[in-house]
Amino acid sequence: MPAITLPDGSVRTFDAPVSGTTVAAAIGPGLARAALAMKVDGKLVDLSSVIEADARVVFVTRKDEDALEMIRHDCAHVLAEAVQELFPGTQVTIGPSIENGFYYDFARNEPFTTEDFAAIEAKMREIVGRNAAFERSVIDRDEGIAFFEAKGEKYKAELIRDLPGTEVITLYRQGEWIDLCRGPHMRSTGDIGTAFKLMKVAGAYWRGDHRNPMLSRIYGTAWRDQKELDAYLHMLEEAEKRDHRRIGKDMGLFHLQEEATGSVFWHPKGWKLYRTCEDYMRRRIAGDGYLEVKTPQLVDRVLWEKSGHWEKYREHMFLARVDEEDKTLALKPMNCPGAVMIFRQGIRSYRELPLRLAEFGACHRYEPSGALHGIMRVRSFLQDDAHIFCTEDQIAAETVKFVELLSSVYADFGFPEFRVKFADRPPTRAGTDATWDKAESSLKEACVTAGVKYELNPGEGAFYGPKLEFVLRDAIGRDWQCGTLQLDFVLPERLDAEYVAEDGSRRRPVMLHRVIFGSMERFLGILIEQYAGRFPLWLAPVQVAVATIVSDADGYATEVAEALRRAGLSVKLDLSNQKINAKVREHSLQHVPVIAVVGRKEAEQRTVALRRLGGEAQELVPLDEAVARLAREATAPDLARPTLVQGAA
RNA sequence: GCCGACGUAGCUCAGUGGUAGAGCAACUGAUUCGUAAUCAGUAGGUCGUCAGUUCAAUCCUGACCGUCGGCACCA
Repeated sequence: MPAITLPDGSVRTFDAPVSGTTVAAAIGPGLARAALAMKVDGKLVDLSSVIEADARVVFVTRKDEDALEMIRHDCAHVLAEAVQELFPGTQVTIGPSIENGFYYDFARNEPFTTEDFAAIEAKMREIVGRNAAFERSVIDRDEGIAFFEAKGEKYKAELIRDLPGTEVITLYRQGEWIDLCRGPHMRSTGDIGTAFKLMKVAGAYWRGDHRNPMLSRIYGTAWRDQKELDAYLHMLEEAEKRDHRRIGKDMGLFHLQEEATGSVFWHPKGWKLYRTCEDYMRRRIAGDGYLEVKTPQLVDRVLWEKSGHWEKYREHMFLARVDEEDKTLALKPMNCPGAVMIFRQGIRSYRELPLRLAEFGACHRYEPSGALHGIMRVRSFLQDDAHIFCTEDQIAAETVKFVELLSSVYADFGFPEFRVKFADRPPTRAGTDATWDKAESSLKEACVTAGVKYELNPGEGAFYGPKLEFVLRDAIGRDWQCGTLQLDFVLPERLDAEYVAEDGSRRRPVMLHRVIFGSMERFLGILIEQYAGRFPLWLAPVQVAVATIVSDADGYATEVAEALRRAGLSVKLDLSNQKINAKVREHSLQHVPVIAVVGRKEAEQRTVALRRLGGEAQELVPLDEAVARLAREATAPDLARPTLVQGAA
């Protein structure tokens, strides 16, 4: 006698166990048509599931977020059926729903290409049109294995073999096609609708392990209706326009070329942006008590052997040999050993701790060719690195201080939101389990103190310690780790760093590795995409374009440009023999934030006509006032903030 | 590194087994025109690199390099 409680609080009682389909029909024909699945006591299940006992039931219709995920999952099944109909002999593996869509991994001798898409999509539409019901059935473990092996589906058989013995093994049938699946699904293939599209093909390792065979993955996107699909596709197009590689080229910020794979050639405008960010960071860390140092680029392998990098990361290091000397040097892949070498000079006292040694350190890492991506992932980059040597007692306070600094920096660059991940001990690591226990718990406590909310990223810590990862998102939704804070009890031990404690004993300091931008290259890539090249005035590589209307104004325009430059602004003087329309267009396309137009009238009145990027309005301003105002507006946000001292005065 | 696609002028792209074109940009000249493209002319490419097939290769084949989309990797 199940009593079913609906979201509005009403209760319906049935004489015997009932399916969701029956319940929906009992409530009304509208719901019967709209219900795709249901949540029974919060658990999403097939509409045809039978409710045995009292339960709270929520019906899922097309409007619900859960429906979207089911559309995508069902769509993956239809994709698999279509592929197997069209390409007999192809084995199916797994096909989940993902953000914005779904994929399915197939095992086939010949990988798919985008040229196959038209036929596959047509077949998918045909299958959706058949509107075959999704039918769930439970199968015995051994039968299931035998069933899939008989069909030549060895991947599916392997999946069942690896399921825990307690797991109920379910199959879903749609028409003649059957897949191993946990479910749930909607009522029938027709519920998917037609707002789907195959997007790309890719290789992917079976079970995500590079030692396994490579499968052919087909990605698709699926939505509730055509309007949503169109909006998504349009969003992707827009996002492509923000791509830092596109903007970097169009604005002349940087380039990459074959002879220096993975290294950036920064052009004047790009380098201006780079330096603006670097200068900003120098001020911020100086304000937080960091001392800047610089350590050698080329270091003997002996040091890397001591630090443990040689053993674990040699294949990622660029080596340098000199014929005259029997030595192997390595370009530093990171700055930490250098920082420890500085710490080790002389005898350190507990009174010096925490000692915050910062370095804008150029690092080189031989990244796998397939990992390279524009300026986001390169082989030569600059870290805004720092190493904080402190006592265990100081970890929490330093973490809090760091998170505050990082949050403030990200906010200044237009990233008020960011994600934090806590990465704990990796499979290959240095240090004892006891050390790791201590390090992980210290960092977690520090997070509590700092009020940092994180998600767990298991097994992704550095080899010497756990880390916090601060993640920013690019234009197309890809996540990139930028900032990080890493707790390290290992390197001080390996490289023998110590200080004299209050009681005269020698102690090991704890080392905190931390970056905020992470890599300048990556951060700038994200920054470019964040603003789509339309930087706020303080960041813009060219801040003002002074453009003349007639050549009679050339002299005055030159004067204007000089005045602005004296005020510290980056100015492009455009005396070219073009119409003002063309000049406005050109500088607008270059995303120059302010165009100062100068004609006869301005020259006579000693004014400028200011036009802001993206606006059409012009503002006639006396030259002196324009210079003062723009200089003030172009002040970096950290310098524009009143300091405590000024506030007190 | 693995799977797939791609590589033609500075940029965006077209094209063909008989050694290449367009638009924009560049350069020259004319134009001095008040807020998103003034007109005309000129110049510019061993078609990613190296082999092979062919009477003949930018086009076909192979290797390599690079780029792109994923996967794996990311100290």
